[in-house]
Amino acid sequence: MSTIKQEITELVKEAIYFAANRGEIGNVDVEKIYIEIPKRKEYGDFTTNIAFSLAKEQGVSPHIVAKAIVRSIKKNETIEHVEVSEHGFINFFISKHRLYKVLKEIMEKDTEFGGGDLGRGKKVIIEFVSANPTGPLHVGHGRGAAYGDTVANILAFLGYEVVREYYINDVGTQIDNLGKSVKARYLQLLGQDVPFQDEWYKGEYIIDLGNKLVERYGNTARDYDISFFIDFAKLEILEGIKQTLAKFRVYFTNFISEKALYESGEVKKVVDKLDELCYLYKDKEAILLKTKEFDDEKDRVIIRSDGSPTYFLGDIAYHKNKFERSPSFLINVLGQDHHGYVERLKASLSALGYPKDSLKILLYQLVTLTRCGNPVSMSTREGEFVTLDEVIDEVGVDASRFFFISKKLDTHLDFDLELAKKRNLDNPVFYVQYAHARICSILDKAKKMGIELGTYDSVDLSLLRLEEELSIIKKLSLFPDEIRETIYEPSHLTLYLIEVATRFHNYYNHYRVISSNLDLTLARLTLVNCIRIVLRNVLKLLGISFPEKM
RNA sequence: GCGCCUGUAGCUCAAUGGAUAGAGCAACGGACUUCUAAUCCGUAGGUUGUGGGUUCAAGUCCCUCCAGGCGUGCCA
Repeated sequence: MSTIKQEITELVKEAIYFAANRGEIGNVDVEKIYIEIPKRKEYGDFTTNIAFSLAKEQGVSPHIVAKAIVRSIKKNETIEHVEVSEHGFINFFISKHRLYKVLKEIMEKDTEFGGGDLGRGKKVIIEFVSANPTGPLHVGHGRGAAYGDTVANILAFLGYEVVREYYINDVGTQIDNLGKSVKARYLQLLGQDVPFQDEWYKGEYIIDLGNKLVERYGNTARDYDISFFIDFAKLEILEGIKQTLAKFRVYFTNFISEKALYESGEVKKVVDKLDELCYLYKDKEAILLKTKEFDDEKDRVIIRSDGSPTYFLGDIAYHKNKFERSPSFLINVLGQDHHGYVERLKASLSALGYPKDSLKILLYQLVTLTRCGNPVSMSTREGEFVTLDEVIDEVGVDASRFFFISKKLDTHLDFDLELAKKRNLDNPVFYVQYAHARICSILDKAKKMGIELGTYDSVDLSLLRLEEELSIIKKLSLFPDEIRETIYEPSHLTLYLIEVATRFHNYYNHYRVISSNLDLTLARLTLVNCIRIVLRNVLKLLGISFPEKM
């Protein structure tokens, strides 16, 4: 079932086609049609500026073109009225009858309303968070987690087969430093005087790990190899990360270990393959990949002069691994601080023969944490940071997730701990949840009074004639369009939620749903129930709870 | 130096190149004998960082400059 917006788009396309056939306007590319919601209600429910672009191409006035198009529009039950503005906009007014059908669709589809089969038969592997297991997650990771999880939810809702993946960088310099840091702390706790190097991890959690080792092994581990400490620390930290993610309602299908890619020989295979393709060369004992041939600004080292591989090499192998699982496309959610890395990664995949555009990289701008406007530091290595865990405990999962998602990806996000705890429209999650709870309360009261929600056919929806009621239905009807248009920018969904909630709260304060007029009560109960369904469906996608009582 | 992102009301943010740039917060004034006042209604608040350009139309696209963030490793 198509949405009203889709119907109108089709009608306009047809009309242009007919008008062109009759020679009233020239031939045009009908794919360019864009239907939008006008800012002012006197301009109708939907509008299009298509006449302007056509007029330009054909040297006629927009008004004349618009008139010609309108003459060719097939009248049907959806459209109450079409008019051409003096400038040349074509404005559509939707019939009440069609709006009532929206309510029917919402009731029938319920939890599925807004979803669809856009992605049927398509598989997507989405990688997000992928924080190094060298310390707990911090606030910045929270944005990637909330965003990646939401996008994954949306894609799944639209019918894609979604694989959620976390890539663990568990080899290399940083992880070695982690092992050394933990060993040093452990030995210090045993009373040894061990120097602590500057590039090591200084966080409190390293000492905690040292303490755990003392508890578990006493002093028997003091001569163990560094790899023992690496494995121990890695597992402990990773376990902590998984717990934080679970608390944040973020789950992964797979955790892929970089180390495992080495052990399975996949990394070596990639090197051989690249060598075979003649994209490798030696420079001062180091081995470089000719990424420059694929639009990178220079070639990149994949194996250092000392024979150790770079992180980049593991990543190439990992992406090859992903492609070999035959996805329709890949998504990587990365912090903006990794953007310098995008070109070389894409270049390496081109070298392997994978199409460049089958990897979609979504960069989010960095997060700064503040309290009452004062910055809070966030360096993992220096150990001065607030963990995501602490933030969740302080402000709650719902408020945190909403906050992370509510800003556009490419804007810097200032996460203010005090602001996130406020319970007003500065922090709209409660506002939206409150609307949901209020509706549940109404439905509950009706039920206790013995009034059951009727089916579509048994309720006289034509009693919903108020401007406010019709405006709400129009807004609800846009949800399926909204979600398809903003898959990768879910901040729009938070705005949508607020708009729906605002309309509801306003309505609630001016009119009573349950009254002595049973028919009207049934009609209004149907309306608020549909609002509830839409609010719930969106909140679910955002990983936010929808309480029945507050 | 070069590259990416951002700059809109006092604050946080909206506005696929469209019609008179919108919300909330804060401020001020109102609304609970009613289905939840975590709500609602009203008032006030703007040279869209700067200067040019593109066009029927620019907050939006292009260029200059200013300010902030990030990147530019044989770090990850």
